[in-house]
Amino acid sequence: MTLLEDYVELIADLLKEHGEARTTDIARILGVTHPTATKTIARLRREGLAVSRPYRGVFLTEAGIALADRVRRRHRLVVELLIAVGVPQESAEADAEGIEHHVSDVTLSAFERYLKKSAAGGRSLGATGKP
Amino acid sequence: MTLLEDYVELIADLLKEHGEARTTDIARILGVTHPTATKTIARLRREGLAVSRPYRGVFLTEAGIALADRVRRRHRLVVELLIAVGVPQESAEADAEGIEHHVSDVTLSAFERYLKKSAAGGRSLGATGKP
DNA sequence: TTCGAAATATAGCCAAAGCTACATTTTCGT
DNA sequence: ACGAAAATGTAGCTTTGGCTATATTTCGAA
Repeated sequence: MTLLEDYVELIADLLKEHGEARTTDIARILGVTHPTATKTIARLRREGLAVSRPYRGVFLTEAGIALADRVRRRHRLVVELLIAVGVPQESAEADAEGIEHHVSDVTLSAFERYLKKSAAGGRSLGATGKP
Repeated sequence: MTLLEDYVELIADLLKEHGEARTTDIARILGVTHPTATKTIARLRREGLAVSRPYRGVFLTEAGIALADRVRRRHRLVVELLIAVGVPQESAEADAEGIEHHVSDVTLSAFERYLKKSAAGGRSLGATGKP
């Protein structure tokens, strides 16, 4: 189940890296068929997060860009937190995709504090690089 | 969006505490209307996780009980992990409800290891009781 | 330049999870 | 014992997120 947030995040990435976000690429990367992507993009438009013209790719509105930024930051923090407590990178990346949508602001702040402390001097816990 | 796993977990709780699991209670606790609960219970039956007779409550099959155990354990670990990294208990409980369904076995094992280490001697990180 | 392949769109289907409205069965109080 | 209230069930609608099949548009290569 792929959520609007994932689409927005991916579209932002594609726009930054390639200057355009094409329906087919979005579908392929998210692992859905292109009609599914098309339908969701229509919903993004309806909700004021993106604009698109037929056969001309997708672009984000201000609201879409703002959402993408928030989502990306949250995603990054979740992955880092998971790695910091010892989750293998691969699992961290994979699980974060599902987890991130359920992390509240309060929890996110806690993650941030933890990572800061952890970076500062917490050497006895989590992933140390040594088994 | 309430998943099968949540129903199974709740039904197990109700059965343990009250000896019965009634549709109305399930609906009320999960915050959905009773037709929604009824429909999901039908799905539990279809998938071999529960049995029920009209007007006579719901019971879990062996498979249902096994699932409930796994879900409960995972839920507990997720809450404990969140608290261990400094998430306030209330947020931990609330967010765990959504997060737990996306935690893989690998990640869960990592949580377990972290909590063990943390309990053993990791005193410098996470919730210490002191701000 | 034009034609075929690739990209995109559209139509229509499905299941899940939610709802309201209505029907039926139990249960409980008098 | 009976009738009303509570519990449960059923019907049918909605949205979301999938799908396949089919139509259309764009684009690149001959």
